[in-house]
Amino acid sequence: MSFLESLNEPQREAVINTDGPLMIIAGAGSGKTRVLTYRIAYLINQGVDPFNILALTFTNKAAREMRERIEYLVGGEARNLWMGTFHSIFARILRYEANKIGFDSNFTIYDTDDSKSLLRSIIKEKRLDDKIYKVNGVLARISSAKNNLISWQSYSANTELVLEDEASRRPKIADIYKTYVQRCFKANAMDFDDLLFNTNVLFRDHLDALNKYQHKFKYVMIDEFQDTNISQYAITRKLSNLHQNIAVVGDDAQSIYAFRGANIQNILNFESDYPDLRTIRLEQNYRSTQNIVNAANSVIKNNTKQLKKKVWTHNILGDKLELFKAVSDGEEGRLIASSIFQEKMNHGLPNSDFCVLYRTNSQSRAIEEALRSNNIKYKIIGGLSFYQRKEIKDLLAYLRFAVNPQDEEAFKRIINYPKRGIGNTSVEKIIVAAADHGLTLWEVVSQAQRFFGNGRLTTALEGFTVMIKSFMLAIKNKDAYKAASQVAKSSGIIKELYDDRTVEGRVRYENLQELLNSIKAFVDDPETEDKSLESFLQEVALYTTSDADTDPDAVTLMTIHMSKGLEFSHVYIVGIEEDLFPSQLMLSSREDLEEERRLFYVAITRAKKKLFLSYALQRYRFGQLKPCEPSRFLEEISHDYLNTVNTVTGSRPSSGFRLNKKTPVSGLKKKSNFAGKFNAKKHQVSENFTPNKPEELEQGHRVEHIKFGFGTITQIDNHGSDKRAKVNFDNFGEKTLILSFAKLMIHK
DNA sequence: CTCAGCTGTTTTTTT
DNA sequence: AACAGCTGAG
Repeated sequence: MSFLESLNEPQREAVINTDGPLMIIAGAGSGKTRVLTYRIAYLINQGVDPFNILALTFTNKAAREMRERIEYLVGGEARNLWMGTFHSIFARILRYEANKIGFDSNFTIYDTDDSKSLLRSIIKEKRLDDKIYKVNGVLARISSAKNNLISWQSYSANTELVLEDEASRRPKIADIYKTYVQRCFKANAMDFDDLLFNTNVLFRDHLDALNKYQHKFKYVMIDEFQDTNISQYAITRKLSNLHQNIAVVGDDAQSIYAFRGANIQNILNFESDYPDLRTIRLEQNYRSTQNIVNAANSVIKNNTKQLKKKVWTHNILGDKLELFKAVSDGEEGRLIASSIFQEKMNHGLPNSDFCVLYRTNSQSRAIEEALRSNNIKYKIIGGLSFYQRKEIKDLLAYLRFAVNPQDEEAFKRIINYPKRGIGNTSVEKIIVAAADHGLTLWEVVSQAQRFFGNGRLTTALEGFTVMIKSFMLAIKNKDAYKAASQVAKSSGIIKELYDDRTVEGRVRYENLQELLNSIKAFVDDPETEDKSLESFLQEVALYTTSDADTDPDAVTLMTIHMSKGLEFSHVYIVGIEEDLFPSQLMLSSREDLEEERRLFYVAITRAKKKLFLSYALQRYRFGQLKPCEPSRFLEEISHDYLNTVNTVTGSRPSSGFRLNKKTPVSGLKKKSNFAGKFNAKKHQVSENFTPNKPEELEQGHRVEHIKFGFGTITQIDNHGSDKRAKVNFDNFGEKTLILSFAKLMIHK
């Protein structure tokens, strides 16, 4: 096979040793993906049926890319591979086998929002204090239990866990866990963790099913093995038990998902689970310059828990790393923007060679602003995904509900959207009735008269029922696109958004159209076998990041977590400050600190040619400008590889501020609630101006504000129930005003 | 029932 | 700063 010739010795070993357990320790930049793809291609060339190969990755993107590369090597056969994320592959298996564990095959997958919303209801129903039982905390607790294969039964029987909960004054968590599981079951729904947990249940209780898949998957491969959790590991261990052909690829130094249950012990202990394990180390780095590789090594060597490995490179020495010190986050952005500009000019590089990495998504803002004012194109990877937008989730909820009318979370979302006179009180009634009679919400709603007699509520519910039934019919008889279009139209969502003439309304409307387009694309795609709406929903439930609009010539902005597996010629790591990176939330234990360091290691090793680091002396955090200390990690980089660049000081960032009762505005009455009562004369505003409702204001309007005088609206945004206008005042510069508090007069 | 206004919380990271 | 849930007036 000619493609093997391009590999070095250990790489080639990793490819052709197909039988028996194998662990490939792949250092950063050592060609890990290449080895994995070649290995699969090699297997296929050896006559192994792609149907018998299972390859698990962590992201949809990784799976897609790998599939493309394999297809390039072996052709269309690659399509039949079982390759995907843990979640998508096991969701697929669970669909087939759902009945065995008491679910319907059209079960819904709850995303994190759904899980939280359900927990919120449960906490409320149990009359627990939501200040103590914080949804995030409870969910984290349940999630970690599931990831460690602890059922609610064993949770409540586990003294250690129960004592922990009592210590944190949350003794009812076990109880909530139980109710949560039961409610999901009743809703015919699984959350992300359930997809793994229930697969374990399936294989534990149904040996016939296990047997079937054990025989099917003659070769099992796991990418990013250092990021697997106990639950994932247990599944793959079982699956590969018959043939023992399991190959895991990973790098303990890049394990950065402990917060999500990843267990670095999986990779550290793999040897003891498979006594006749063969281990291959890929240590030659093909990606980065010596300076970058050395700097990365000098950082990671401070960790105590790691496998023995020495990453080295034959590449050139390269430039030293550069460290920028900025006065503020705003200046940090400007420094980076001008550095990118310079590098581009000096070396004639495209935007796509550059990448800015940060610890938290919120840091992107300052960078964005600077890049925008320097006219540098950029794109943000991650953040709020397309599928998390409200308008998208609303339509999907309708579709979900019509497919699985037991879906409680979808029900709550759509029952009164668009408004049809079924408010919170009515919803409560429905929930109570369902609980009292042991019925699902849908069963209650579709027999409204029986439960609520004749009245306004029953009429409204009957209308709702008729509509949903027509959707069910449409879904059964039409393809996904036609069904979804009908739902969007008849449900009134389209009209609702279309009638919203604000800028955001337009965007939402377009997003909805885009969703419909993507359903159409799904239907039209010849590779889609099952064109039903069910099948589309299944795909979509596990989409997270929208890698739809990938501008090929833009600077990439993303969190370090998102960057794993990627590489860029020039990388900027920003915000390397104590409490931010390492994050203050991680500093409670030593292991957490080590994970932060691995994160830093991951960030450094993304760079091929040049690496820039930066920290700010003060930064807006938590709404306030706070002083910052440079991160302890910076000292771990030997000065042999690092240059400190002193920079000029810039101006402080400006911020908007909130006008409310606490910040009285001259000329206004104390009471802030004056919406609709505002009187221009009374407030001595010149007669040329008339007060306007916030929604009548538009970007570009010339306005007057009592305190700041004249200005021009540069931007209008919605923030929760607040509407805010950025106004450039002639005398005061740019201010952000909350329109419900600070009425602006529009010039007529 | 509905909405604007108000209050309190939050920031890690993602399938 | 940004967001989301809650409350009370209409």
